Amino acid sequence: MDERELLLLGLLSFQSQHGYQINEFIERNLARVTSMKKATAYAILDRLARDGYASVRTEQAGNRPPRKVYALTARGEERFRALLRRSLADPGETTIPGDIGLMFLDQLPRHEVIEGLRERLARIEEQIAGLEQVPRHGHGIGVDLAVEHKLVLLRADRDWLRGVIERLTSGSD
Amino acid sequence: MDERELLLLGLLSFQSQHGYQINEFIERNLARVTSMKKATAYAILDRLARDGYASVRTEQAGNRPPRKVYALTARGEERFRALLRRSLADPGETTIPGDIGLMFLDQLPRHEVIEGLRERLARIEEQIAGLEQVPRHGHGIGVDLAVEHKLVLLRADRDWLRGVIERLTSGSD
DNA sequence: TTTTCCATGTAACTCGTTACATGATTTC
DNA sequence: GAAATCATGTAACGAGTTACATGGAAAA
Repeated sequence: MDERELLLLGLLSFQSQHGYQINEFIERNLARVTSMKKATAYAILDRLARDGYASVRTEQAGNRPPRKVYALTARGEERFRALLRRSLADPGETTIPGDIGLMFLDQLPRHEVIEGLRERLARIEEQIAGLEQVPRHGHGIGVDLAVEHKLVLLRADRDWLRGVIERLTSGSD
Repeated sequence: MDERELLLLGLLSFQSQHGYQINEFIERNLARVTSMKKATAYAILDRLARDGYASVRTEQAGNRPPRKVYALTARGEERFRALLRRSLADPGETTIPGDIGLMFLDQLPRHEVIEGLRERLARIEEQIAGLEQVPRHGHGIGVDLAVEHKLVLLRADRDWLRGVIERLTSGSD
Protein backbone atom coordinates (compact mmCIF):
# COMPACT_ATOMS: atom_id res chain seq x y z
CA MET A 1 0.00 0.00 0.00
CA ASP A 2 2.51 2.55 1.18
CA GLU A 3 5.12 1.15 -1.15
CA ARG A 4 2.98 1.61 -4.23
CA GLU A 5 2.03 5.08 -3.21
CA LEU A 6 5.66 5.88 -2.52
CA LEU A 7 6.62 4.66 -5.96
CA LEU A 8 4.10 6.89 -7.69
CA LEU A 9 4.97 9.89 -5.56
CA GLY A 10 8.62 9.27 -6.34
CA LEU A 11 8.07 9.04 -10.07
CA LEU A 12 6.04 12.23 -9.97
CA SER A 13 8.80 13.90 -7.98
CA PHE A 14 11.05 13.56 -11.03
CA GLN A 15 8.50 15.02 -13.38
CA SER A 16 4.79 15.49 -13.87
CA GLN A 17 3.28 12.65 -15.80
CA HIS A 18 0.05 11.08 -16.86
CA GLY A 19 -1.03 7.61 -15.87
CA TYR A 20 -0.33 5.88 -19.12
CA GLN A 21 3.17 7.25 -19.17
CA ILE A 22 3.84 6.06 -15.65
CA ASN A 23 2.49 2.62 -16.38
CA GLU A 24 4.68 2.34 -19.46
CA PHE A 25 7.72 3.31 -17.46
CA ILE A 26 6.99 0.82 -14.76
CA GLU A 27 6.37 -1.97 -17.22
CA ARG A 28 9.52 -1.29 -19.21
CA ASN A 29 12.01 -0.36 -16.53
CA LEU A 30 10.74 -1.39 -13.15
CA ALA A 31 9.24 -4.79 -13.76
CA ARG A 32 11.97 -6.27 -11.59
CA VAL A 33 11.29 -3.96 -8.71
CA THR A 34 7.52 -3.88 -8.57
CA SER A 35 4.60 -5.80 -9.97
CA MET A 36 2.03 -3.06 -9.61
CA LYS A 37 -0.71 -3.37 -12.18
CA LYS A 38 -2.12 -0.61 -14.33
CA ALA A 39 -5.53 -0.46 -12.75
CA THR A 40 -3.86 -0.09 -9.38
CA ALA A 41 -1.71 2.80 -10.55
CA TYR A 42 -4.69 4.63 -12.01
CA ALA A 43 -6.62 4.16 -8.80
CA ILE A 44 -3.79 5.43 -6.62
CA LEU A 45 -3.19 8.44 -8.86
CA ASP A 46 -6.85 9.23 -8.45
CA ARG A 47 -6.53 8.99 -4.71
CA LEU A 48 -3.43 11.16 -4.65
CA ALA A 49 -5.33 13.89 -6.47
CA ARG A 50 -8.35 13.50 -4.23
CA ASP A 51 -6.20 13.85 -1.13
CA GLY A 52 -4.43 16.92 -2.43
CA TYR A 53 -1.03 15.30 -2.89
CA ALA A 54 -1.15 15.88 -6.63
CA SER A 55 -2.80 18.34 -8.95
CA VAL A 56 -4.42 17.23 -12.17
CA ARG A 57 -4.40 19.04 -15.47
CA THR A 58 -6.16 17.57 -18.47
CA GLU A 59 -4.19 17.83 -21.63
CA GLN A 60 -5.14 17.13 -25.22
CA ALA A 61 -2.50 16.33 -27.80
CA GLY A 62 -3.92 16.48 -31.30
CA ASN A 63 -6.65 13.95 -31.75
CA ARG A 64 -5.42 11.54 -29.10
CA PRO A 65 -7.38 10.67 -26.01
CA PRO A 66 -7.10 13.34 -23.34
CA ARG A 67 -4.42 12.81 -20.72
CA LYS A 68 -4.60 13.54 -17.05
CA VAL A 69 -1.26 14.95 -16.07
CA TYR A 70 -0.44 14.68 -12.38
CA ALA A 71 1.97 17.00 -10.63
CA LEU A 72 3.10 16.86 -7.01
CA THR A 73 1.76 19.60 -4.79
CA ALA A 74 3.70 20.96 -1.82
CA ARG A 75 1.70 18.62 0.40
CA GLY A 76 2.53 15.80 -1.97
CA GLU A 77 6.23 16.44 -1.70
CA GLU A 78 5.97 16.48 2.05
CA ARG A 79 4.06 13.22 1.94
CA PHE A 80 6.66 11.76 -0.36
CA ARG A 81 9.50 12.64 1.96
CA ALA A 82 7.63 11.30 4.97
CA LEU A 83 6.93 7.97 3.29
CA LEU A 84 10.47 7.81 2.05
CA ARG A 85 11.97 8.35 5.48
CA ARG A 86 9.70 5.69 6.91
CA SER A 87 10.52 3.27 4.11
CA LEU A 88 14.25 3.68 4.61
CA ALA A 89 14.08 3.26 8.35
CA ASP A 90 11.68 0.34 8.48
CA PRO A 91 12.90 -3.08 7.34
CA GLY A 92 9.37 -4.43 7.65
CA GLU A 93 8.51 -8.07 7.64
CA THR A 94 10.39 -9.91 4.97
CA THR A 95 8.29 -13.01 4.55
CA ILE A 96 10.36 -15.33 2.44
CA PRO A 97 8.28 -17.47 0.13
CA GLY A 98 9.21 -21.09 0.49
CA ASP A 99 10.18 -21.04 4.12
CA ILE A 100 6.91 -22.61 5.11
CA GLY A 101 7.61 -25.46 2.75
CA LEU A 102 11.07 -25.84 4.25
CA MET A 103 9.54 -26.64 7.61
CA PHE A 104 7.90 -29.75 6.27
CA LEU A 105 10.67 -31.10 4.15
CA ASP A 106 10.92 -34.22 6.27
CA GLN A 107 7.52 -35.24 5.01
CA LEU A 108 8.70 -35.68 1.46
CA PRO A 109 11.00 -38.42 0.10
CA ARG A 110 14.55 -37.13 0.20
CA HIS A 111 15.12 -37.36 -3.54
CA GLU A 112 12.01 -35.33 -4.27
CA VAL A 113 13.20 -32.65 -1.88
CA ILE A 114 16.57 -32.48 -3.58
CA GLU A 115 14.97 -32.39 -6.99
CA GLY A 116 12.74 -29.51 -5.94
CA LEU A 117 15.57 -27.55 -4.37
CA ARG A 118 17.70 -28.01 -7.46
CA GLU A 119 14.96 -26.49 -9.54
CA ARG A 120 14.68 -23.63 -7.08
CA LEU A 121 18.41 -23.09 -7.31
CA ALA A 122 18.25 -22.97 -11.09
CA ARG A 123 15.49 -20.36 -10.97
CA ILE A 124 17.43 -18.23 -8.56
CA GLU A 125 20.50 -18.42 -10.76
CA GLU A 126 18.37 -17.23 -13.66
CA GLN A 127 17.18 -14.28 -11.63
CA ILE A 128 20.73 -13.42 -10.71
CA ALA A 129 21.88 -13.65 -14.32
CA GLY A 130 19.02 -11.39 -15.35
CA LEU A 131 19.85 -8.77 -12.76
CA GLU A 132 23.55 -8.86 -13.55
CA GLN A 133 22.75 -7.68 -17.04
CA VAL A 134 20.88 -4.61 -15.88
CA PRO A 135 23.01 -1.62 -16.92
CA ARG A 136 24.36 0.56 -14.11
CA HIS A 137 23.41 4.17 -13.79
CA GLY A 138 20.51 3.66 -16.08
CA HIS A 139 18.17 5.67 -13.90
CA GLY A 140 20.15 7.13 -11.02
CA ILE A 141 22.22 5.65 -8.21
CA GLY A 142 19.11 4.88 -6.20
CA VAL A 143 17.94 2.35 -8.76
CA ASP A 144 21.42 0.88 -8.90
CA LEU A 145 21.37 0.45 -5.15
CA ALA A 146 18.03 -1.32 -5.30
CA VAL A 147 19.33 -3.72 -7.94
CA GLU A 148 22.53 -4.25 -5.99
CA HIS A 149 20.50 -5.01 -2.90
CA LYS A 150 18.44 -7.60 -4.66
CA LEU A 151 21.55 -9.18 -6.08
CA VAL A 152 23.23 -9.39 -2.70
CA LEU A 153 20.27 -11.16 -1.19
CA LEU A 154 19.82 -13.47 -4.14
CA ARG A 155 23.46 -14.50 -4.01
CA ALA A 156 23.26 -15.17 -0.30
CA ASP A 157 20.16 -17.22 -0.95
CA ARG A 158 21.88 -19.13 -3.73
CA ASP A 159 24.93 -19.94 -1.65
CA TRP A 160 22.84 -21.12 1.25
CA LEU A 161 20.72 -23.27 -1.02
CA ARG A 162 23.80 -24.89 -2.51
CA GLY A 163 24.96 -25.75 0.97
CA VAL A 164 21.63 -27.24 1.91
CA ILE A 165 21.48 -29.36 -1.22
CA GLU A 166 24.98 -30.58 -0.56
CA ARG A 167 24.14 -31.47 3.02
CA LEU A 168 21.04 -33.33 1.91
CA THR A 169 22.78 -35.09 -0.95
CA SER A 170 25.68 -36.37 1.10
CA GLY A 171 23.26 -38.65 2.82
CA SER A 172 23.56 -38.32 6.55
CA ASP A 173 20.33 -36.73 7.72
CA MET B 1 -2.70 -18.14 -0.23
CA ASP B 2 -0.99 -21.36 -1.08
CA GLU B 3 1.52 -20.82 1.69
CA ARG B 4 -1.15 -20.57 4.37
CA GLU B 5 -2.92 -23.60 3.05
CA LEU B 6 0.36 -25.46 2.93
CA LEU B 7 1.05 -24.56 6.53
CA LEU B 8 -2.28 -25.90 7.74
CA LEU B 9 -2.01 -29.05 5.67
CA GLY B 10 1.46 -29.55 7.06
CA LEU B 11 0.39 -29.12 10.65
CA LEU B 12 -2.45 -31.56 10.10
CA SER B 13 -0.04 -34.02 8.53
CA PHE B 14 1.65 -34.34 11.90
CA GLN B 15 -1.57 -34.93 13.75
CA SER B 16 -5.27 -34.24 13.61
CA GLN B 17 -6.17 -31.06 15.40
CA HIS B 18 -8.91 -28.57 15.95
CA GLY B 19 -8.69 -24.96 14.94
CA TYR B 20 -8.09 -23.47 18.33
CA GLN B 21 -5.21 -25.85 18.90
CA ILE B 22 -3.63 -24.96 15.59
CA ASN B 23 -3.99 -21.26 16.23
CA GLU B 24 -2.36 -21.62 19.63
CA PHE B 25 0.53 -23.51 18.13
CA ILE B 26 1.07 -20.93 15.42
CA GLU B 27 0.91 -18.06 17.87
CA ARG B 28 3.31 -19.65 20.32
CA ASN B 29 5.83 -21.31 18.04
CA LEU B 30 5.52 -19.98 14.54
CA ALA B 31 5.03 -16.27 15.03
CA ARG B 32 8.41 -15.67 13.38
CA VAL B 33 7.57 -17.74 10.34
CA THR B 34 4.03 -16.69 9.61
CA SER B 35 1.64 -13.97 10.60
CA MET B 36 -1.54 -15.79 9.72
CA LYS B 37 -4.46 -14.64 11.82
CA LYS B 38 -6.98 -16.81 13.60
CA ALA B 39 -9.96 -15.93 11.48
CA THR B 40 -7.95 -16.81 8.40
CA ALA B 41 -6.99 -20.21 9.78
CA TYR B 42 -10.59 -21.03 10.66
CA ALA B 43 -11.71 -20.03 7.18
CA ILE B 44 -9.06 -22.10 5.45
CA LEU B 45 -9.80 -25.14 7.63
CA ASP B 46 -13.40 -24.79 6.59
CA ARG B 47 -12.40 -24.70 2.97
CA LEU B 48 -10.13 -27.71 3.34
CA ALA B 49 -13.05 -29.71 4.70
CA ARG B 50 -15.39 -28.45 2.01
CA ASP B 51 -12.95 -29.47 -0.72
CA GLY B 52 -12.42 -32.92 0.72
CA TYR B 53 -8.83 -32.41 1.83
CA ALA B 54 -9.74 -32.87 5.47
CA SER B 55 -12.44 -34.68 7.38
CA VAL B 56 -14.18 -33.11 10.32
CA ARG B 57 -15.27 -34.79 13.50
CA THR B 58 -16.99 -32.84 16.22
CA GLU B 59 -15.79 -33.64 19.67
CA GLN B 60 -17.08 -32.65 23.07
CA ALA B 61 -14.83 -32.65 26.09
CA GLY B 62 -16.80 -32.30 29.28
CA ASN B 63 -18.70 -29.05 29.35
CA ARG B 64 -16.34 -27.15 27.09
CA PRO B 65 -17.35 -25.76 23.73
CA PRO B 66 -17.41 -28.45 21.04
CA ARG B 67 -14.29 -28.80 18.94
CA LYS B 68 -14.06 -29.50 15.27
CA VAL B 69 -11.18 -31.87 14.80
CA TYR B 70 -9.70 -31.90 11.31
CA ALA B 71 -7.84 -34.86 9.86
CA LEU B 72 -6.14 -35.10 6.49
CA THR B 73 -7.82 -37.34 3.98
CA ALA B 74 -5.92 -39.25 1.31
CA ARG B 75 -6.70 -36.43 -1.10
CA GLY B 76 -5.47 -33.98 1.47
CA GLU B 77 -2.15 -35.73 1.79
CA GLU B 78 -1.77 -35.73 -1.96
CA ARG B 79 -2.59 -32.04 -2.02
CA PHE B 80 -0.10 -31.41 0.74
CA ARG B 81 2.69 -33.13 -1.13
CA ALA B 82 1.84 -31.32 -4.34
CA LEU B 83 1.90 -27.92 -2.67
CA LEU B 84 5.07 -28.82 -0.86
CA ARG B 85 6.89 -29.85 -4.02
CA ARG B 86 5.80 -26.65 -5.70
CA SER B 87 6.81 -24.55 -2.74
CA LEU B 88 10.28 -26.07 -2.63
CA ALA B 89 10.88 -25.68 -6.34
CA ASP B 90 9.51 -22.19 -6.78
CA PRO B 91 11.49 -19.28 -5.36
CA GLY B 92 8.62 -16.97 -6.19
CA GLU B 93 8.86 -13.22 -6.23
CA THR B 94 10.79 -11.98 -3.25
CA THR B 95 9.66 -8.39 -3.11
CA ILE B 96 11.95 -6.74 -0.62
CA PRO B 97 10.24 -4.01 1.36
CA GLY B 98 12.27 -0.84 1.25
CA ASP B 99 13.78 -1.30 -2.17
CA ILE B 100 11.31 1.13 -3.65
CA GLY B 101 12.45 3.72 -1.15
CA LEU B 102 16.06 3.01 -2.04
CA MET B 103 15.43 4.10 -5.59
CA PHE B 104 14.59 7.60 -4.49
CA LEU B 105 17.23 8.15 -1.92
CA ASP B 106 18.76 10.98 -3.91
CA GLN B 107 15.66 13.03 -3.22
CA LEU B 108 16.32 13.20 0.50
CA PRO B 109 19.07 15.16 2.28
CA ARG B 110 22.03 12.89 2.76
CA HIS B 111 22.02 13.04 6.54
CA GLU B 112 18.36 12.06 6.69
CA VAL B 113 19.08 9.08 4.49
CA ILE B 114 21.91 7.97 6.71
CA GLU B 115 19.83 8.46 9.81
CA GLY B 116 17.05 6.34 8.34
CA LEU B 117 19.37 3.58 7.23
CA ARG B 118 20.99 3.48 10.66
CA GLU B 119 17.61 2.90 12.19
CA ARG B 120 16.92 0.19 9.66
CA LEU B 121 20.21 -1.43 10.51
CA ALA B 122 19.39 -1.40 14.20
CA ARG B 123 16.05 -3.06 13.57
CA ILE B 124 17.62 -5.73 11.44
CA GLU B 125 20.18 -6.42 14.13
CA GLU B 126 17.34 -6.83 16.58
CA GLN B 127 15.67 -9.35 14.33
CA ILE B 128 18.91 -11.25 13.99
CA ALA B 129 19.46 -11.28 17.75
CA GLY B 130 15.91 -12.55 18.22
CA LEU B 131 16.34 -15.37 15.74
CA GLU B 132 19.70 -16.38 17.14
CA GLN B 133 18.03 -17.16 20.41
CA VAL B 134 15.57 -19.60 18.89
CA PRO B 135 16.51 -23.05 20.19
CA ARG B 136 17.59 -25.59 17.62
CA HIS B 137 15.67 -28.77 17.03
CA GLY B 138 12.70 -27.34 18.80
CA HIS B 139 10.26 -28.66 16.25
CA GLY B 140 12.16 -30.71 13.70
CA ILE B 141 15.02 -29.96 11.29
CA GLY B 142 12.65 -28.35 8.84
CA VAL B 143 11.89 -25.52 11.20
CA ASP B 144 15.59 -25.15 11.96
CA LEU B 145 16.27 -24.83 8.27
CA ALA B 146 13.64 -22.15 7.91
CA VAL B 147 15.13 -20.16 10.77
CA GLU B 148 18.64 -20.66 9.42
CA HIS B 149 17.48 -19.42 6.04
CA LYS B 150 16.00 -16.29 7.50
CA LEU B 151 19.18 -15.67 9.46
CA VAL B 152 21.39 -16.07 6.42
CA LEU B 153 19.38 -13.53 4.47
CA LEU B 154 19.18 -11.11 7.37
CA ARG B 155 22.93 -11.23 7.88
CA ALA B 156 23.57 -10.62 4.21
CA ASP B 157 21.17 -7.72 4.38
CA ARG B 158 22.89 -6.34 7.47
CA ASP B 159 26.35 -6.56 5.94
CA TRP B 160 25.23 -4.88 2.77
CA LEU B 161 23.50 -2.13 4.71
CA ARG B 162 26.62 -1.45 6.73
CA GLY B 163 28.57 -1.08 3.53
CA VAL B 164 26.04 1.32 2.07
CA ILE B 165 26.00 3.47 5.17
CA GLU B 166 29.77 3.58 5.14
CA ARG B 167 29.86 4.58 1.50
CA LEU B 168 27.30 7.30 2.11
CA THR B 169 28.98 8.54 5.26
CA SER B 170 32.42 8.84 3.75
CA GLY B 171 31.09 11.66 1.67
CA SER B 172 32.09 11.11 -1.92
CA ASP B 173 29.02 10.67 -4.11
C1' DT C 1 -7.98 -4.93 -42.73
C1' DT C 2 -6.74 -6.49 -38.73
C1' DT C 3 -3.76 -5.50 -35.17
C1' DT C 4 -1.39 -2.46 -32.12
C1' DC C 5 -1.04 1.97 -29.78
C1' DC C 6 -3.02 5.55 -27.02
C1' DA C 7 -5.47 6.60 -22.56
C1' DT C 8 -8.69 5.97 -19.20
C1' DG C 9 -11.32 3.58 -16.34
C1' DT C 10 -15.14 0.17 -14.01
C1' DA C 11 -17.00 -4.17 -11.95
C1' DA C 12 -16.32 -8.34 -9.97
C1' DC C 13 -13.49 -10.98 -7.49
C1' DT C 14 -9.90 -12.96 -4.09
C1' DC C 15 -7.33 -12.89 -0.14
C1' DG C 16 -6.54 -11.43 4.22
C1' DT C 17 -7.20 -8.54 8.49
C1' DT C 18 -9.89 -6.22 12.19
C1' DA C 19 -13.22 -6.10 15.28
C1' DC C 20 -16.84 -8.09 17.27
C1' DA C 21 -20.26 -11.82 19.20
C1' DT C 22 -21.23 -15.85 21.93
C1' DG C 23 -21.37 -18.41 26.26
C1' DA C 24 -19.75 -21.49 29.62
C1' DT C 25 -15.73 -22.23 32.83
C1' DT C 26 -11.80 -21.62 35.46
C1' DT C 27 -8.59 -18.53 37.71
C1' DC C 28 -7.33 -14.27 40.25
C1' DG D 1 -16.73 -10.11 40.86
C1' DA D 2 -13.56 -9.42 37.11
C1' DA D 3 -10.67 -11.40 33.94
C1' DA D 4 -8.71 -14.91 31.26
C1' DT D 5 -9.39 -19.52 28.87
C1' DC D 6 -11.83 -22.35 25.68
C1' DA D 7 -13.73 -22.60 20.87
C1' DT D 8 -15.98 -21.02 17.03
C1' DG D 9 -17.24 -18.00 13.91
C1' DT D 10 -19.41 -13.56 11.17
C1' DA D 11 -19.49 -8.92 9.03
C1' DA D 12 -17.23 -5.17 7.30
C1' DC D 13 -13.49 -3.55 5.23
C1' DG D 14 -9.09 -2.75 2.45
C1' DA D 15 -5.77 -3.63 -0.99
C1' DG D 16 -4.88 -5.54 -5.12
C1' DT D 17 -5.68 -8.28 -9.47
C1' DT D 18 -8.31 -9.76 -13.56
C1' DA D 19 -10.95 -9.01 -17.20
C1' DC D 20 -13.39 -6.11 -19.74
C1' DA D 21 -15.17 -1.60 -22.15
C1' DT D 22 -14.37 2.39 -24.98
C1' DG D 23 -12.97 4.60 -29.34
C1' DG D 24 -10.05 6.96 -32.46
C1' DA D 25 -5.48 6.70 -34.87
C1' DA D 26 -1.49 4.66 -36.74
C1' DA D 27 0.99 0.69 -38.34
C1' DA D 28 1.28 -4.08 -40.30
